[in-house]
Amino acid sequence: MADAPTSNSSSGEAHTAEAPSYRYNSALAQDIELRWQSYWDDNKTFETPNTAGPLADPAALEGRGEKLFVLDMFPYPSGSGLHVGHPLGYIGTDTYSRYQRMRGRNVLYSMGFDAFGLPAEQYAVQTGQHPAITTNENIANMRRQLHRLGLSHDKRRSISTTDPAYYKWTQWIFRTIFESWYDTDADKARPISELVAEFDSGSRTLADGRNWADLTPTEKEHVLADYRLAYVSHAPVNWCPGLGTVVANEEVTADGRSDRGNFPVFKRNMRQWMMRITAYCDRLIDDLELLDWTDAIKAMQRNWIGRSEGATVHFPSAAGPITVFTTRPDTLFGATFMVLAPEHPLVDELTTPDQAEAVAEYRKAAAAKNEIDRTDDTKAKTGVFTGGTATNPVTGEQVPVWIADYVLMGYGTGAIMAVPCGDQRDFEFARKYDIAIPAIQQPPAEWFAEHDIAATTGSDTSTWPVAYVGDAPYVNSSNDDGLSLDGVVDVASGVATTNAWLEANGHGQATINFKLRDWLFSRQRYWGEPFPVVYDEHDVAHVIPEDMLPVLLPDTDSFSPRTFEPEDANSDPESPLDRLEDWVNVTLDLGDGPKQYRRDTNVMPQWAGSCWYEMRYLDPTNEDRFVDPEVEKYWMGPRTDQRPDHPGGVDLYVGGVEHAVLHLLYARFWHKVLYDLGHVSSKEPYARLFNQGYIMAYAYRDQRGIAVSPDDVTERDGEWFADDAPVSREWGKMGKSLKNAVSPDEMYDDYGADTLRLYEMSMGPLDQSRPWETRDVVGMYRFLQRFWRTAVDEDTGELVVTDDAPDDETMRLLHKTIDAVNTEMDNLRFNTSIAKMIELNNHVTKLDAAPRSVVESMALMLAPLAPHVCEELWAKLGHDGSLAYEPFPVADPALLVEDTVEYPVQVNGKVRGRITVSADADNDTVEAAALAEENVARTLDGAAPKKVIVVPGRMVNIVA
RNA sequence: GCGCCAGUGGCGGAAUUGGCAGACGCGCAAGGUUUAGGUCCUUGUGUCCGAAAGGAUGUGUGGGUUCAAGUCCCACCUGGCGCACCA
Repeated sequence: MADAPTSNSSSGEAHTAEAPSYRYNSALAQDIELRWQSYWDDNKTFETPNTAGPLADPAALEGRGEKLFVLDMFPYPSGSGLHVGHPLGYIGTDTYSRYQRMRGRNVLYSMGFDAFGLPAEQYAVQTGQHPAITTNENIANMRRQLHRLGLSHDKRRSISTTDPAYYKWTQWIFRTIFESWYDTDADKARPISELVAEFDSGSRTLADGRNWADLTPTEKEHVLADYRLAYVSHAPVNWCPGLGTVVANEEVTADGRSDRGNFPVFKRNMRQWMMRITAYCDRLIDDLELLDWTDAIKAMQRNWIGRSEGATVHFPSAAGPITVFTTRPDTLFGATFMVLAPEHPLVDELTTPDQAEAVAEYRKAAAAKNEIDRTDDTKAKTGVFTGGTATNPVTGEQVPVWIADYVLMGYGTGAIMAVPCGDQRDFEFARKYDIAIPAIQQPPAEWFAEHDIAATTGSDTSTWPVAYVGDAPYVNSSNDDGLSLDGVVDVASGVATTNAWLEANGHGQATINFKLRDWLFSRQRYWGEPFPVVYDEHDVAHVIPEDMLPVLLPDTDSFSPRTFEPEDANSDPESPLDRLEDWVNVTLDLGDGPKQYRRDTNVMPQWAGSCWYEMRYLDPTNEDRFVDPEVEKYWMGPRTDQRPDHPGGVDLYVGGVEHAVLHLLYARFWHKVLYDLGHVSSKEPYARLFNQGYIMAYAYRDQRGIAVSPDDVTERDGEWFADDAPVSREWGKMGKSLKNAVSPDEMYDDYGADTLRLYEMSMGPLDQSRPWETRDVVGMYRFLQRFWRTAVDEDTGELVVTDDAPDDETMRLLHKTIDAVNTEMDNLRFNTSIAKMIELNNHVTKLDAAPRSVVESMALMLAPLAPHVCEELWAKLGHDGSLAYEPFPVADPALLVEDTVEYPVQVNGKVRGRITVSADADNDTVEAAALAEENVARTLDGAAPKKVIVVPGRMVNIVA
């Protein structure tokens, strides 16, 4: 072990004449911090050994305990650098990692960069500089800023998604996904070669009745494309002319605009790459049960996947059967009309000549409406009758078929059956267009009373003001073909009975419907991973063989994508790679001799690189695999020793809630494919997810609405002014646009990194958003100053601790603090952990001299939070080397037990006095002492208590 | 509309199982150090009454359970987040 770095302190220079030379101030803090950061680097303090491969180090592993994989959501290396809001989560994970190392865990903790994507490309377009250059500069700057914070990363494991050595494996995983299919019988992904073998052997036949053996190779490829988990589709996609690319459903906001740039998005049929994430709908929902995530995030994922159970029902019509999805097949007897989306393919055939004009007009109007108007549910429902009818399969009656824009082509089948008596929307629609509303449930008397109408029975609903939504016995719900629900109350059995009948009679079947669509995976951009795909002369896609990866992103000056007028829905995407003829046209030998191919010119979406990055930290230099299976198993394998259904994955993953349905859903999907194919041992990538809050800050705008720096704002009588002009105040996430960003560099200069770290951790619980107040930072600065002063003479820099044993009270407080800090740190409650240590320190400052043992314990306990100053004190206390692997203090249970206990004594719930009794006093003794207490006796005024409750160790309550 | 979360001093926030509300920090006040300011140190600080002792009151609102409620139950109000004409 190397010696601790010695001080080359020039800290005195920056002080004013009167200030002591060795006071803990910003200059001294900076000196300490820079020295220890170099020490950690030079001594490879935070390098973590693997069990196998290049990073294996059996000797180092010997000294470490159980593994722990702590992960931050890796950042996008933006050009503007960090502000103090960014590292909140990183400080939390660093503190936790340092704490767990001291608890003996072998902690893997590193940081990479998610560097492909739109902002780098847009910045490059603005400056004319290649995105690779700006990206590398930004990464270097962010590395510097993070390093200055003292984060204990294993830097050997850092990756960038833009590095060809990394994206080689992103392409490899794409290739693997392309070369696999979902076997619904086995309920897992399997290699496509096994599907081909089943077709070849005849054990599996084609659904359309063709004979596999008779197909041409191209026809076979088309069949396989319908099975592959990555496939080219011609379906409607989200085209964003303003960005010049298509985007995924998850990247479109509720008002139909792009997540990035806020441009309009249009539904267009285009040929694009898709990922068959829908094959995993059930598992993505079911396996949420195995995860230690918040209910909020789980709910968001469930909601996004949108599983609903119901039935598909076929309504025969002149244009063929109209299929609807319903969650309430039990209400079929009340279905008196149908509504199709205006774009529904059967509309033309159903429309009668006399309705043709009205239908055409309505469809035109609907097409012209943007998503906002179309989905504005405050507006009255409109619709047009097609003139056509369909047959309700349970009643046999002809029901009119309408079109209305509140029915969406993108959900279910794009057609609904309307049950006006039981659905408020259908009820309003039926009333407006004079369609029959027969009752199929008998509402209870209270419902009629509530709406102030006379109770009705039978099918009459003429007096009903609204639909009846609720459970009630079915009425008028029988037919002559053996289906009867009349009298049944239970919805579940009504649904089951109806489903069975539908299935038996060929009218439909029980169905589970999902909101989730397949993942649109291609983008018409430059700065992303190229697809490892070429097309032959028949336009059949071939993946590039493994040994020919990576497909390098070609260098070019022409990286600017073609963008369009944001409203130009008819424009066509044009990838920058299209222009590179020399690159696009290529001669390759894919196993059947050299042939001409055309490269795919799309790139992958930003999310691709983040779908598996945590695994590359495990084995960053492996050239043969994306991760060595043994190494993956060590770090991410299921911890069945903890609980039998543990899914494996990262032990603690910290990041913002904004990735709830994007990154976290995509990464789970990829991970499950890799699991199915046997490439990883873990079912899930992230066993425990913790969502940190955001740092918020006030922002000010002048009367023109332009953001004003908070530094220029003064407050008078609850109003805010900048240069005597009134400004308005708002509340928002810290950032550049609101001019309310505070740079960590400012904090390093004024207080040092340890103070910044402590302040951010003390502001409140890690999962809560909190306001930044620069003026509050000084509190933690003063704490570190006081702590420093307990151990070090401010004038001489000499250690001033006493070797005398601490007094009893100090010992008890120390061990109480140790006990509490352990618990708080285990649960990521750094704010309360800091409070306990401040209490202990405040006690120690009142002593004549600080006992060495107390200062040592304090230095160790505080080290995860404020590592630099604690390392310095540890060295001053005479220890060699770093304290990073010193055992974290453990409380002596004997010192946690008090000899005497102070009881508050309540009379009728109000505290009237206190008694101190021996800790082992029985209840009668405590009761007697309580009744004897002076103020209690006075309050009771001689009256005999009705009841005395003694809560052992807690309190006494006397009921008078 | 549906789902999730949260409301505690001037501010950020503490308070395992119901058991002394306001830990810790900021701010503020008074005092000390200092030529002064700043720094640093000490003490005080929920609100109301009171010189004090002490008393009353107090965790968004209204009810309830309990010897005892910030904590549990019911209804409501406010704010935040997510989804949203989802059939």
